[in-house]
Amino acid sequence: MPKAYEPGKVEQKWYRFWLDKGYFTPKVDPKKKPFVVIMPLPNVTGGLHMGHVCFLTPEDIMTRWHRMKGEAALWLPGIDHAGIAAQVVVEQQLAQEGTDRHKLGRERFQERMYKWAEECRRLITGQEQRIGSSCDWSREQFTLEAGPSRAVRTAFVRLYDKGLIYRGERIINWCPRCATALSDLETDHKDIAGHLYYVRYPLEGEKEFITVATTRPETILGDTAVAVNPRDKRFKAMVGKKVILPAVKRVIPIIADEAVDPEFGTGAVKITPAHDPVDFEVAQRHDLPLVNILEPGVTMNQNAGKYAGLDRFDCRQAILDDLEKDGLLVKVEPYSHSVGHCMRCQTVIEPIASQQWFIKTEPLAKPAIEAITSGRISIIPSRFTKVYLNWMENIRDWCISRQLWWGHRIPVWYCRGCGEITAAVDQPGACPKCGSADMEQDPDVLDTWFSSALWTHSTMGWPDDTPDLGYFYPTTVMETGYDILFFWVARMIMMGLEDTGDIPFSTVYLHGLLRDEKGEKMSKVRGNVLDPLDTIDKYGTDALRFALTIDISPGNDINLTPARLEAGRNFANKLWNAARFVVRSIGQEGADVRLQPGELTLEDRWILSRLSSTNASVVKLMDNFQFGEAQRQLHDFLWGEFCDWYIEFAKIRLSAGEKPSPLPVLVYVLETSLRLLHPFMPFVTEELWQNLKKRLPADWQKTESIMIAPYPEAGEKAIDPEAERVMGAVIEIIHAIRNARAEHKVESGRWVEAQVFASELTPAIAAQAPAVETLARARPLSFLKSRKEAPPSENVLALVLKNSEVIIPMESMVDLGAEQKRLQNEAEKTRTEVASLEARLKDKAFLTKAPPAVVKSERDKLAERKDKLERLKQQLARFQA
RNA sequence: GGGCGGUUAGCUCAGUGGUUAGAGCGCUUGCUUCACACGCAAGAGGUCACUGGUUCAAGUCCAGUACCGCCCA
Repeated sequence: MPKAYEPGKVEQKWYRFWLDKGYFTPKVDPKKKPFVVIMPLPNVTGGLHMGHVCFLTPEDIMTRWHRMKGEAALWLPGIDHAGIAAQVVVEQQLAQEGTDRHKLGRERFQERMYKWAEECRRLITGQEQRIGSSCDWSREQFTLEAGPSRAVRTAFVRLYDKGLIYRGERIINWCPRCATALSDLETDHKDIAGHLYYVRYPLEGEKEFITVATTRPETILGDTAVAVNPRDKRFKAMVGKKVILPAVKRVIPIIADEAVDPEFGTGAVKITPAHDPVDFEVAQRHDLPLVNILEPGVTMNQNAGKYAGLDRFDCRQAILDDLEKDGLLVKVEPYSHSVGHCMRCQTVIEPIASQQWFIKTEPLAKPAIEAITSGRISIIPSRFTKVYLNWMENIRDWCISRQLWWGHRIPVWYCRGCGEITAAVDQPGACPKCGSADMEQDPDVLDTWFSSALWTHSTMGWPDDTPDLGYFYPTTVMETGYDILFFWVARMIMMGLEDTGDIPFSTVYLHGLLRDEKGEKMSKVRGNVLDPLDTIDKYGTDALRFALTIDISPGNDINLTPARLEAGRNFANKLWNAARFVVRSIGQEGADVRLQPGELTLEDRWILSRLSSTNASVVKLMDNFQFGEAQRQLHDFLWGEFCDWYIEFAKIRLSAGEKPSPLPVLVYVLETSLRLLHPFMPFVTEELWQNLKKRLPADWQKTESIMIAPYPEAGEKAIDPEAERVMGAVIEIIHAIRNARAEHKVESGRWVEAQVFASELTPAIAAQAPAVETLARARPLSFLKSRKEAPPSENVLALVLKNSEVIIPMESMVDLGAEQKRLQNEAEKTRTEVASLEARLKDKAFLTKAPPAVVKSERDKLAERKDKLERLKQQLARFQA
């Protein structure tokens, strides 16, 4: 075995091995409990970034853990066509080539998209494999493939037939660059420092004006009314009159509507129903006409009169110039307001009244709310429950049509003969109404999230009643980032319930978002993404997974720094070397490494007890999705207890050739630990486990891989409080002697003499003399039968410990003043503790209300502290002489 | 405007009512100790943001305040 762990040399080998053995593919087996995670779909917009590793890691941990527990563990991977996001990427490529999709035409553009998607898919799959993802590639799906596509059409038609999908003219968010409608969720609102323009509208046939305030003066061209609040006394007389719209001289009414905020601007507002959602609703109530003034590319259309053909922002300036000239611009104030931007390309969106397809969400939201409030689905961390419910309870209809060329074509056909609209899963041969074959499919595609919403069941074969659907649905855990709680999780719950009548998963686990060193969210737009493969090349996959797991808690953001990655790499290497030590100790022949329960020394019983506690705790933590804490405990056990103490003790026994040999325990603890750790760090554990296995007796050889070995179960039997107590005292003695040596600058090679008194523990501790001697470099080491045996000499160091005392004759090395001060400080500290414990134990409330075990432990503690204080006083008394 | 989160060692963060609040990194000191310098040993470093409350017991639960961040409108 090499001196250091070299992840690059083993990772791909083991991944290939697992894959070839088919471990990732579970079988439908009614005797087994299924465990199912559906992977959040990476987009075909390029390769993976570190954000993806944030979900791959916990999902792999869960899947590997459940697989080792003997469950039929399915982790189902998928790839998303990512409609608008992917189309933007390819359009940028085309632009660089000096062409665009229109020049290419729809068909050739789609070919190009498919080619690009295929490239991304290969890239992404390769990356997921490098991360060690144990997902079932045989079930991998792409959203545009036949199965999921049919599910999309089926779901659409079912909703259409139930009247839950409708086509209508509504205000939608229009991205001029993408030339498509967007849903509300795809619009980012940003506060923009703009202006509030106060514009006079002359009253028809009068010399008076009414002044309105607007942030978008170009929309004057689309005004069809001026509105005031009905309770606003200032405008009472004006309601019902007419005004002449500046710039286009159209005559429009002044109306009264509750939606108007009297505090805003002058209290009178312009109503532009085709370009503002609130105005649209006002217009509906008052039966006002819609005047659309924009072309899809957001230049002004013929309704803009002389401004037709101008860009929206040029038009704004032109109108302002004209208003100024006509004396109608009263004043301009700086004004900060919220402006919608396209989430994908950051272009300022325009609200436009447009004919689009919508899902009526309220009937779907109802059961989705019930699924959460009833507890059938739980969200971790639970605080997101409120966020979910708040969104669901205020849900608005979902605009699902997109004017894109990349995605699921809307399964609706229009008859050119009679105008009949037909929604169908398969292309209809003829119009069901008039029989005409002259039918045209809707040119638009569906929002990508529509197909994602079906992902939990469309991947399993729905709408067919397949064995997979019957066995693996509902899935177990939906693990994803909290940023797509609405986009994806909420909609999956709605559509899962709608399509299958059952919840899509029982637990939602939300991880935090990755931040860079400045605390900013990592995103391609910001350009601060880390390439996971670069990181893996540098530190190893297990190190990366470690860094993204340890000290992470659900829902809280993650700060990934090189220091964390180094810690992961170092831990993998530490483990490597511990195993290297064990393997080397076994030797080539292969010693008998079977555990002999009858032949255990104190430290054996101690480490087995510690292993058992750690095991129990780790399992409990995993059950509660506390992966970070579970990994931390494994790390601390392996490094701080197994390596720092057990291996050090074992070295002494091995070099002395003592019986019983520590080898069986070394092997047992290491092997069990590797299995405990495997879900977190799959590669190094497999490599070490295989290495260890070769040197073990025949009955170990049946299991081919740690991946399919059983996850360790903690046994109560191994818990040994007595061994932990004695070892605790031994470790404390070693610590104390080492500390004294360092404080007093004893050369590291030099042996010091020491005497130990530990009252009733003395015999047990004395049995550990060789270890104490070696590890503390204390020789000769003697054990006193009573405290009185301690030499009265002043020239000794007396270390007063929890259950014991250590006396070190230090001859000329001791600074007596400093030693006295040290003892005084310690006595003071102990006195404070005694006082607080005594107070607590005098408190009747504590004695009656605290659990007996707590009271007992406080009593024990007090006795121990009092004893220690007494002993410190005795030591201090020596200085009085 | 409504909601949520954070505030713990120099930095980044764990800590799911019960010992003397932890880790990694950084810092100080000493080590080529035959698994590991990606290491070993010893140490320094804390008013758990602030105020009040609940409790036998609060970093942890409740209320409020301040600052930082996020989501929704």
